[in-house]
Amino acid sequence: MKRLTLEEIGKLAGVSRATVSRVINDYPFIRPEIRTRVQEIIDQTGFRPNSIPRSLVSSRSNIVGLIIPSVVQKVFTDPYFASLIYGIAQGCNRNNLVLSVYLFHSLEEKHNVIQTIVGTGLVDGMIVTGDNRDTEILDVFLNSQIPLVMVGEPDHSNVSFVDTDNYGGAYTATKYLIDLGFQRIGIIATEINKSSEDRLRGYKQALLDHNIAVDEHLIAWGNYTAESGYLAMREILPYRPDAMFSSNDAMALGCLRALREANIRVPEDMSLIGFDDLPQALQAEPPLTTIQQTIQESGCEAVELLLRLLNDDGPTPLRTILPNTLIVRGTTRAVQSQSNL
Amino acid sequence: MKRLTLEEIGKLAGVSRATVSRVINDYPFIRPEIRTRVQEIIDQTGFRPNSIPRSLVSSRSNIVGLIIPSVVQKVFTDPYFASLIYGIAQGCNRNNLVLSVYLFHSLEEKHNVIQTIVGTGLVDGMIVTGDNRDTEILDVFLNSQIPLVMVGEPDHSNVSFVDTDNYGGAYTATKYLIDLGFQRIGIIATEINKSSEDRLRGYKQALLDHNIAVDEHLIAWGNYTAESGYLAMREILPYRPDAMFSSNDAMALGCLRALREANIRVPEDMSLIGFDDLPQALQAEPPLTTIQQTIQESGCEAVELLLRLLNDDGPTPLRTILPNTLIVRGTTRAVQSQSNL
DNA sequence: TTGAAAGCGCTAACAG
DNA sequence: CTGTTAGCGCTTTCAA
Repeated sequence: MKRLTLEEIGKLAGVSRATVSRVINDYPFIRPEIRTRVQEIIDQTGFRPNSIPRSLVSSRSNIVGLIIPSVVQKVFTDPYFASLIYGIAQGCNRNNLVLSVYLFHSLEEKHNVIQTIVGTGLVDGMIVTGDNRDTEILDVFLNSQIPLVMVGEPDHSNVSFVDTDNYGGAYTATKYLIDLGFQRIGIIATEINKSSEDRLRGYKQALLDHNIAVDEHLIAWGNYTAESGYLAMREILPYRPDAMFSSNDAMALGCLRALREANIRVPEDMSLIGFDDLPQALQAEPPLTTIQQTIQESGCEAVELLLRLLNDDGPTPLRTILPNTLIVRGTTRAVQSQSNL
Repeated sequence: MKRLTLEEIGKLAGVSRATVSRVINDYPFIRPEIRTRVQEIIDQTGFRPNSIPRSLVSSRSNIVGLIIPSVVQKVFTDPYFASLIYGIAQGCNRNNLVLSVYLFHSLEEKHNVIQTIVGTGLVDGMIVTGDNRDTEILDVFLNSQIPLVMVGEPDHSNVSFVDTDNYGGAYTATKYLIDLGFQRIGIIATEINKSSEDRLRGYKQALLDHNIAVDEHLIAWGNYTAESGYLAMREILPYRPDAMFSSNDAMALGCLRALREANIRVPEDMSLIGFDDLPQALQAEPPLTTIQQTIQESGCEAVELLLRLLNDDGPTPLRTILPNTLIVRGTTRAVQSQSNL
């Protein structure tokens, strides 16, 4: 049973293919009985118009592309991306869009795939996430006609993006630790992108606002992986922090491991707060206190922004900053008087 | 700068659009100087033919769809899918295919999306993974013209699929435990699909082949999540196994947690083998001995099978069983004579 | 309110 | 070897 066409449906209903097209596209001025008749045939046959010629004539494929340019290791390990894809898929489904995902295994492949994307014009728009400092990707798309939305604020202004309130979240986390009574609060920071800088800024500002000097020894650098968090924690340990804020959960999990190895109990000997609220945060031992980022919602929102870009209403670029909230679990507790030795 | 067309390239090169098309598609009988001239214009302008009309005329979109029908929880937590997508993307890139990913957030959405996929005929073929017993998906695609490849053997015969050697892997793992000197070897099994049944079969056969009776008390059931592994391990503990084979790594991680809570040391008091070799297996405490499945390769191979289906050479259905290997890490060790009390 | 016809950008016969 | 022409299945004028 081969695929039907408008023409054939028209024949079955005794109308022209134009009329069938109108019925499908909810064109208002059709005689009701004709509409009914055509609709019946459509329902009986389960007809759906082929999307390719539709795209050809409308120059809209209804396909949105998603690029995750992170290195292999990250995509494999970081469930952040799983949540994100999930949210983006949701946004697509709601808006009858198809999601095409582009992943690379080498720089050369990245280059080729990007060129193909812009060259063949299959997608209506792109969502890019991961390393927001990938200049090649940004350059190529900004110089193309393809609308772009980033997940995570890029350095480049003039780009539409959605991000969580990085500064605010970090500030909240740090302030919470301060309120718990801690004074030597360390941070596992990253320099990957603007978002991570904002988290560092939030941390510093919270300290400053509470008259705690920023101690560079209590700042260690990671790259968002659990492994890097582990290493960073070990670096910082000699400087005897009494609490830690990790710029993401994956690294916080690494911290937890480093602390376990060093026989430092959490939360008895050290409090720890993460950022993201991955599923793993809940499963950690003990469950991780963290800043809950609505990753899935970010994904949805990215699609919505893209859609607005495509229908170009309003000024561009578009920005959405989503709020986040502190989720208190098992890795934090107030300073105990007897532990002040 | 709007998108160029064949016609315009032709004008620039002083030839017809048909000739340009021929140059692009490597048609052999073109005068070399013409080919060169056209190619120069193409290179200068960076022209790439639009993929939509190409698809229209060739009735090949070069888009392959991927469905991951697992419940929310799984996709979020299980990096198996991340590895798999990564492999599938690799297969697509190699073959100049675009990967479109379909995820669902409700049964209704699943239904709608599936109908849209088959109805609009955008994709050339589908790869389906996750719960291989989803009859709706299988039914719909088997009754459509859309070629289908499953990742993981389905119950339904007559479907092409790629899978790891589940039986063999389980057999190897169990035999290894036996060779280590264990006699009361338990298993965390699942009933999700054929693959999991094969793993159970491999386990049983290894026992039988070494004259160890299968003890139903040492079989507990999970659903591939870490949480279910945790619960299953707790169920089995009273029956005092001395070693465990977990049907996947995620559940093995759950086992590890249950054992830690029960103050059972691994590997001193209990040996444990997983299945998959996820990145987390390496990071576990202690690093997990496991059956290494080349998940990424499975993804690649699924694409290759689909391609063969599309070019319909050879008989159908197509099957690929990929080998796997035991990776010995920190959760297994030989029975110590003094621990035999 | 509907049908006929043009055309989206490309490929593939078919002439020449 | 290359250009002309006819479509792929759909939407959208334009007439009627």
